[in-house]
This record gives sequence, structure tokens and C-alpha cells, in this order.
Amino acid sequence: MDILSTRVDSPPMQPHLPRECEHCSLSGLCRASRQDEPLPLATSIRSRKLVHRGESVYRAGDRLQNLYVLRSGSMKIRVTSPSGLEQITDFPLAGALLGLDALESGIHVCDAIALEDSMLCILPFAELVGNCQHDLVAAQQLHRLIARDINQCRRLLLSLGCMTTDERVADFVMGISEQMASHGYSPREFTLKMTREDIASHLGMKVETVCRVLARLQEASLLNVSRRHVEIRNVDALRKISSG
Amino acid sequence: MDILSTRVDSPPMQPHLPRECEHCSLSGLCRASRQDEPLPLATSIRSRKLVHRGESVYRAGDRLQNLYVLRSGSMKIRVTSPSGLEQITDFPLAGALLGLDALESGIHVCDAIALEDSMLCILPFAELVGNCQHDLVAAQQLHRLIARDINQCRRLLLSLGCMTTDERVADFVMGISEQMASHGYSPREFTLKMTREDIASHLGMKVETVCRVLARLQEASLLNVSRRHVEIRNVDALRKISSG
DNA sequence: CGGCCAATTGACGGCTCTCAAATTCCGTGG
DNA sequence: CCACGGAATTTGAGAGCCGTCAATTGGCCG
Repeated sequence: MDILSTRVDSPPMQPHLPRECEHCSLSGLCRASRQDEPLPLATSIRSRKLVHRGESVYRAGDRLQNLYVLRSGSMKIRVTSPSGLEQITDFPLAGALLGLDALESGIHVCDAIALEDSMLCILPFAELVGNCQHDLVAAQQLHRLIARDINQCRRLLLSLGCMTTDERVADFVMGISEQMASHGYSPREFTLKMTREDIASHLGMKVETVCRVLARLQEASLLNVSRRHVEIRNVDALRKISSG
Repeated sequence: MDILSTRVDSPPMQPHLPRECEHCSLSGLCRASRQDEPLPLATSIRSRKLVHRGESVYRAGDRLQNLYVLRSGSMKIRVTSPSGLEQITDFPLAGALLGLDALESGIHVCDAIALEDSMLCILPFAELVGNCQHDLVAAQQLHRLIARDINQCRRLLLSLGCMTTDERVADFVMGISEQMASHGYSPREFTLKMTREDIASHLGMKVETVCRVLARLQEASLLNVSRRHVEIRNVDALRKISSG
């Protein structure tokens, strides 16, 4: 517990913590971050896996075997309805825990597709559940991670239900910007890994509308955008728009 | 385990199972349904609570103390963004587990408001987590219940992101109808407990649009609707619309 | 009986989608 | 290294749907 709180204060400073583990959602529970003592969850991490751009880690209909922690790279999570409707529900970055969508029935209901070549840590699910039986902290962290998924989904719901397209796009850009900041990159300038199509699907709009809104925001000097490259020019104005 | 599967086959037939517990999401884990042997989760249920129409069980900002199982009645779950946007994310019926929104941070992020006088079972959260430490089945069931919330949220997301207003309303009505059926009521005829405003908020539209869509569906002889009373006249056509 | 709130209906305007075309970028093969 | 083809992105014009504003109706409760 003590070590946990210390870590929260200065995660990037730990000399023995691999750089790629800095933002891991299992921070403090994984062996890679705790070389001094054995940890239950540590034994869950068996191996790593490389997925290339466009490949999927799992697909809707697959049986739940592993959860995954995205170690580097980025992905898109796509949910498909029985009638064939599709939507991107999330764009996870390094540190994110993937695969919780299968927890209800043991069958995945989403596709996880790599936006660029990405590295994953593999956590055999059965083993992980077993470990949580003996480790209260691990179990609670798993709960929190699941709950975070719900709340993030709810935020997106609010976005689709209550916001105009301008507000949604501004909100999306600010969200990426904050993620970049929390990962140690510049919040002012970054490269999007997803297509306009992906963004449109995520925000419940059409590609052309996404383009037009971005053009409008650029016209108003709030940001510069050229293809995948984004430069934010007026954070306050963007934040104001994204707040409704 | 054996008793569990028996129960699934014929839950309403158990003579010792109170009628209001028939659709409980804790079915098989709660003492009320298992008088023969002690069960870990059973000890979590301490007391019951009555909330009147319009009153809230918990509100955004409240500290997580209990989870609740809705024993009878119905509620609406409302999420509020920092900037004041509001949306109804769910209309739980009897048997639903409430309060999981607080799992991420220990603070509720939703309001749970009674649509009619309702009875709740109270589950002290700390005790429940402790019990899950010693009961693998209980822990997994809790996982499933949380995961169900995520997937339901995702379904609504698909609805808001990909469907027209007609499709969303048809989908909503069919969803209510199926819930009614699974609770032993007629799927063809039922009374809505929520206002048009609530429905509109849930589906990401305006009150007037909800009214107009319902009028359109009635015009097409798919259903009759008068105030809160709904009678479905063409299930197949409605299902077809709700599937896109 | 009166007042208030929920629900409904109509007219109108704006925003977003649809359809279409042009442009740019990227990877591949020559 | 250059040319080429396909995909992603951008921009334009027009139509349709949904939101806004306003007025009316209908129920419920005091």
C-alpha cells in the first residue's frame, strides 16, 4: 500500500520500472514494477504478443481466454450489433486493459484492432481470477478497472446524446490531448493514429461532417489540422466548446 | 452448483422463493433463495429500504456505502457531466443491481431516482467485497453483473451512434416489451413509468421528437400509445425497424 | 373548480446526411 | 528513383430530418 502511493507520486522516476510500463493500468500489481517481492497478479503475466497494424487481438465471438495490457502502440475497440451496426467505442493507448467486454458471457462482443504495430502483455484470465481470490488489493483494482470502462462508456454516451457535432469533435480532440499529456507527450501537438472514418464512427457522425467540423475549428484559429497531424492553438476556447 | 442449475430451469416454481426475488440478479447467491445452507453473499443483505416516487437512492457525489438490489418498482439512472449535461442511462426494473457506478472511485457518478414507490435490498459494499474473497462463485457473479452494465451501455451507444430516431424509439419499446416478458408480464401491453422527457434524454432526442415518432408508429398501426399506456400491434414490424 | 405539469401538434429554420467530385497521400512495383 | 493505383481526405451542392419556438390539449392533484 505504501509502495503504491509512492508510485503514484512519481511513477516515471522509478529506475527499475521499464519505460513501457509507466502508464500500465496494473501499475504496482505487476511483477515488472515490483522486483523486490512476489505479487499474485505478477504470475498472471505469461508472455507478450506483437500485433501489426490492422490485425486484431480478439474478435467478437471469440471465447475469453486472456485479458491484455497494451504495452505500446494503440488500438480501436469496435462493437458490432446483431443487425450489423458498427461503432468504435474506444481508442486505447499504452497501459490500457483490454478484453473486459467478454466478462459478462465469456464471449467477446468487441473486436480489438491495432491502429499501429503494438505490443501486448498477455494475462490468462482463469489464472487472474484465481489470483484475485487471494489478493484483496488485486481484486479491488480489477473492479476499478472494470468500473472505469463503464464510466468512460457513460461519458461517451453523454457526448452522443447531448452534444452538437462541434462539441463532440472538440471534446474528442481535448480528450486525446489530455491522454497525450498523461503519457508524457505534448498536449499541444500530436499525430492521430485513427482514420476520419474511425473518428466519425466513434462520435456517431459521418466522415464528411468530421472533416467539416475540423475545417471550421481551423477557420476559427482554434487548431491546425493537416491529415493526421493536429496542433492545438487555443486550448481554452476548445475546452469551452467541449463543455457545451 | 447443482441447486443453481436446477433453479435456472424453473425459478418461479420454487415454493420457498419469495415472489419478489424471482428476477433478482443475485439469484442463487442470496439467503432468501437458499434456506438450506449458509451462503457468503447472504450475510451481505442487511435490510430493506422503501423509496417513494421522485426520491433518490443515491446521488452523484455520494460516497459508496451500499449496493442495492431493486426488489420492486422501477427507477431511472441519471448521469451528469461536470458541465451540467444530463442523460438517463438506464431504467432498471425489479432484480437489477444498482450502485456499480461508484466502483471506480468510491464516489457515485450517477443519481438513482425512483419512478414509483420502490423497495430495495441493501448490500453493505465492504462486506460484499470481503465475502467475494472467500467465494469464487460470488466473485464471478459480481464480475458478470458489472460486465453486463458495460455491455448494456455499449448497446445504448450503438443506438445513439448509428440509429435514426424511429429506430431508436422502436428499439426502446421492444426492449421494454422484452423486459416485461422476462418479468412475467404481457409483452404486448404495458404502462411506461417514465415521462417522455426521460425517454427523450435516454435516447438522445427531444421530447417533441419522441412524441412525433410515437405518433408516426401509431399512424402505421405498429402500436397504440396513449399517455403512458402502450399496446404493441405489430411485433415483427417493430423488430424489423429496431434492427435498422 | 382551478392551476400546473405532461404531452401533443404545427410551422419554420438549421444542421447533418447524401451524393458527387477533386485532391492528396502512401505504398508498391517497375 | 520515379510512376502509378488505391485509399483517405477534403470540399461542394442539395435535401431531409430533427430541434426550436409557440400554442393547445388533457390529466392529475389540491
